[in-house]
Amino acid sequence: MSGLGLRRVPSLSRREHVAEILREAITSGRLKPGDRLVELDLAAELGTSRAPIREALRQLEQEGLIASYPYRGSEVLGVSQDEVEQVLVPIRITLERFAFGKALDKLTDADLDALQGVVDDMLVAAAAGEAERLADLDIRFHELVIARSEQRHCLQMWKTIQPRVRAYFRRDAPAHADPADVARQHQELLDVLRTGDRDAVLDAVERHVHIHLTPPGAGDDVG
Amino acid sequence: MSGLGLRRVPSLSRREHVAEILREAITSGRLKPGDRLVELDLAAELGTSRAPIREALRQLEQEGLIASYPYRGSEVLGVSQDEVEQVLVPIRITLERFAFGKALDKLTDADLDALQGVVDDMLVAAAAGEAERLADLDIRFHELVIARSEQRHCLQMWKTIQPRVRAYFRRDAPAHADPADVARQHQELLDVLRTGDRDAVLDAVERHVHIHLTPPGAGDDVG
DNA sequence: CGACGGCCGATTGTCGACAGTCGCTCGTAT
DNA sequence: ATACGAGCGACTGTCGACAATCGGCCGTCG
Repeated sequence: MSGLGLRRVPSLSRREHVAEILREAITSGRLKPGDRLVELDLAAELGTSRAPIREALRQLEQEGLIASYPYRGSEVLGVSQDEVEQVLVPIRITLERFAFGKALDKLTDADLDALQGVVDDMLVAAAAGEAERLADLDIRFHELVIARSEQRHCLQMWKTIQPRVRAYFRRDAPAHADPADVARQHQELLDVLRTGDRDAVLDAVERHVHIHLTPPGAGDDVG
Repeated sequence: MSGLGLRRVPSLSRREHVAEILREAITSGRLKPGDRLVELDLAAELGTSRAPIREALRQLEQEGLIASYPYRGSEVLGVSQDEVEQVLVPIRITLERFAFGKALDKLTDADLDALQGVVDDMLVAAAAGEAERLADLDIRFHELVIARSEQRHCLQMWKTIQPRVRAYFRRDAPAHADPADVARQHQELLDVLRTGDRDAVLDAVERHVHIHLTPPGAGDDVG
């Protein structure tokens, strides 16, 4: 537990800061499954009292990143392959099919431009081999569309399961996808979005999210 | 905000108590969408300080029952039909298919007996017209199996989405199912569980959860 | 020598108080 | 009469301290 650090950013509550920092520490692997989280230590480390720490821990617990036991503290949890493939990704598909369907009518040209910008950045990141940045852009792309769906619950649930998926791929299933491919697949998805064909979009979303499960060595026979 | 009341039960944390009481108040409709939740009022009402209240509110927020706005408090949220049918129920299906599959190998005779006990109670409750009790037993049946799957995350996510489903059917879609039918469908599901046929179980689970969506007036042409 | 039971440090659960922020009201100027 | 802005009340965000609980240590007893 060193080098976490908390900077003052007035527009965001301490609780949200703490949650973000811990989330990043866990998904990046800096905090590993089994590591204990001691409230007082975290409070000292992040320069706050325990109250925001505790609320952040509750949130991470709901997100499945940690487990808490009464009077016995919290520990970082691992993510199993079964869980990702059979639960988290199918749920992501359910959520995104719904959200993309809802967002379809609401996406403005400005939104589509913004999405194109993200994809362009992905190409740059892919070319530069910046895997972390690529993953961030990946998340931003999906979150942007889901946000436009204006389905508050949907976005919230997506944010709830996404960290675990990210943690899994960052920690336990390293570098399974070709970066250039990731960028290209998002371009294709965006192109389908532009057509406005609802059935085609839902289908593309399903296939797109599913791709995350393709094993490392598999050939890319994308049309 | 009257008559909530908090009793001392030493084995459960205040936070969990508060969450449970508020969850019940919301799903029952005693607290309606749009109602504001003032921490100090709740604390006074429940006889605690604000700390456990706040942590409970964070949890209810994650469950999608309430929304909180920085410095502006929390309010009870409604649940839309779209959300239930296109998001929550499909997610329940995903979770339960996974959990029932995992639980299948682990269910002991004692577990099956316990499930049969629940179903028997459902028949009694159905005959007596006790809808609330029937719904509680319904939840207990599913939760029992999911708990046996020993998939911590799965159980937790189920508990996260279940309150909203319950809130929807209690508040917004009253009495849509024949009580006797509910009991009978659980008996059928349990019978399939007893066979141990994995594919049959997964199929039965999917159909079983889906039934919740059958519109009120629909005929029951179950074989 | 091993099992039992009461202390003790470490850590969480809870509390009451203070600080910060928001929306509204009310006075003021135009 | 209306638009504007300072002041105010209500509430949330945060803090430091106290109480409760857990797990392990250590002495005692069989």
